[in-house]
Order: sequence, then C-alpha cells, then structure tokens
Amino acid sequence: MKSTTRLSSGELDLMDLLWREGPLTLARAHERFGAETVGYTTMQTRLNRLVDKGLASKSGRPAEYAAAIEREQAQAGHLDQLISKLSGGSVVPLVAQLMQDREISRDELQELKRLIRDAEQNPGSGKAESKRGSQGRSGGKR
Amino acid sequence: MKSTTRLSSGELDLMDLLWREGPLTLARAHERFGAETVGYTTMQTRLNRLVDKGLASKSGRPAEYAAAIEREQAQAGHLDQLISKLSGGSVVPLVAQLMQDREISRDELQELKRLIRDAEQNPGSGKAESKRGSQGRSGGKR
DNA sequence: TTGACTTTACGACGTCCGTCGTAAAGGATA
DNA sequence: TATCCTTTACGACGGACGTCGTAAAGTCAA
Repeated sequence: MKSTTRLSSGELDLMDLLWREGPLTLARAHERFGAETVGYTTMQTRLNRLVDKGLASKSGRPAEYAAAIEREQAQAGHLDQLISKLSGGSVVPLVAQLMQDREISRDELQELKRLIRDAEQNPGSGKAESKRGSQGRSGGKR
Repeated sequence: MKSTTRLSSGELDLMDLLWREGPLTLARAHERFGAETVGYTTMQTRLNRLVDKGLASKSGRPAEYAAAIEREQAQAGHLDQLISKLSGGSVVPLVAQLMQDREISRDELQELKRLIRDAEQNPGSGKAESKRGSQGRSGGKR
C-alpha cells in the first residue's frame, strides 16, 4: 500500500495531462500535449508504459487512458522523498524553502494560516475525517 | 543560472551524505554510506558522476569529495518541479498535502506560523536580506 | 627492491525512459 | 472488394544511472 514510486519529470508531465483533462484517447492526448513537441508513437509508448506501471489505465475501443492514481498520491510520494532526503525529516525547512524566493499572495498567506490553524485545532490530524476542502485550489492562474 | 537539473533519488542520497558529513574520501564515503549495501567501485562511479555533473567537487591526493551546491539549491529545484507539475503553480495545495497525513509537532507549528508572519511582514520577500535563520533545523531527530 | 595495501582509472552490463519507425489490424467509403 | 485513414503492436536506439570487475598507479613498510 505504500508504493508510489517516484515518477520521472516526463512521467509527471503526462500524469498532469491526465489529471487535468479527463480520460483521453491517444490521439487526443497527443494533440493536447502538443503534437508539435513530441511524436505520436512517442506518446503511445509513454502512455503505455504508464499503464504498465499501474499509473494509468487503458480501456475502450479507441482506447482511453486515464490516471490510475490521484494527484495527491503523487504529491505525497514526492514530498516524502523531499522531506527525508532534502530536509532532514522535518517539514519546516521545506516550507521555508517553499516560501523563499517566491511570491506568496495575501490570499495564499491566509490559506496557509488556515491550514496551520486547522492543524492546531486538530492535533494528529492523520487522515481521519475533517476534509474541509483544503485541496480546492486557490488563486493560481497557471 | 537556473540549472539545478533534477537529481535522481540515488543522487540525492549521496548528496545528502556529503551535506551531512563534510568532504569525504571515497573510502570514508563508502563506509558512512553503508559499505554492506553498495560496492566500493559503485560508490566511486556514482561520486565521480556527481563531479562530472558539477554537483560535487573532488580534490586532494586521497581525493575528497564535497558537495558543490547547497542543499537549499536542490530543494528549490525539486520544489519548483513539484509546484509546477503537481500543484498547478500554487504553494498552498502543496503545503496542505505536506501537512496532511503527517504529524506536525507544536514546535513545528509555531515555526510555520513564524514563517508566515515573516512573509506577511515582508511582502515580496524575494531573496533580499532578512535571513533570520529559518533553515536552522528544529525538532527533527533523524 | 619487493610485496601488500590503497587509491584510481576504465570499461561493461542492465534497467528505465524518451524518441521514433515500421507495419499489422480495424473501419469507413468509393 | 479495393483503398485510405485510424488505431495498435513492436522493436530499436541512445542517454542517464546503479552496479561491478579488472587492473594500473601510488604508497609504505620490510
């Protein structure tokens, strides 16, 4: 149940596509990813390898590829690595780095405060209930 | 000047070693890394490749290897990736994920609050002065 | 000087992943 | 049915990395 092997940078790009747009056929995925930037069969191979690794699923006649793991799972996996290998096990240095050299809007700051307040209110928040949509996106344009 | 290519999981392990213990000779690095877990020449190759990539330096007769980039640089590089590819460009979802499913001590919570307070005080903190040692480790045992 | 131990230099292999080319299968149409 | 376009299946190649083996160079004590 732990799994979530670290995805490569390129695999992350594909997963991001699948997470953003729903299930996609190879043709559509290729087009949405940027048909000029990568070959058709390249997309095919990459998508299929994602399936082989259980990161995506494939079904239907003109096969549709869909993410098989949640975005949050991937985030968690990568963060685990960062924390253990780049931050000595504590979240603080990581958040500090996260906020440094980066513009944080007032709104985002408010969100962050709320996150902390919630954590204080709910010690050992674990994964138990309390799902007040903290994942509901905030002010990113992208 | 942007560089900071993404390091692999294994490369991160080595860099972590170099960051923790100072410059190390191959022999010592091998020993500290866990001589039973990896071959001597494997360490040699990996360390040399780190040097080839400019991530570490090598000098002296019984050559000593030393990290050539700061831990913070590596953190920044990886976080940039996470934010852009796994968080839609905003830090909030990432911090939320960071705090979810993870025990955050009271002390750390306090630290985080201070981080936010500083950011509010100092909008557009950029990389300009104000280096109140947020990187000074806190409660991690490790 | 010589033998033994240490430090280095190289080269090789396997896997993962990005990138494609070729071509077999399927379908719709003239 | 013959033809053309789409969807798939495969196979190949190169670079990055982890993993080593072999052996040349160096160093130091007998």
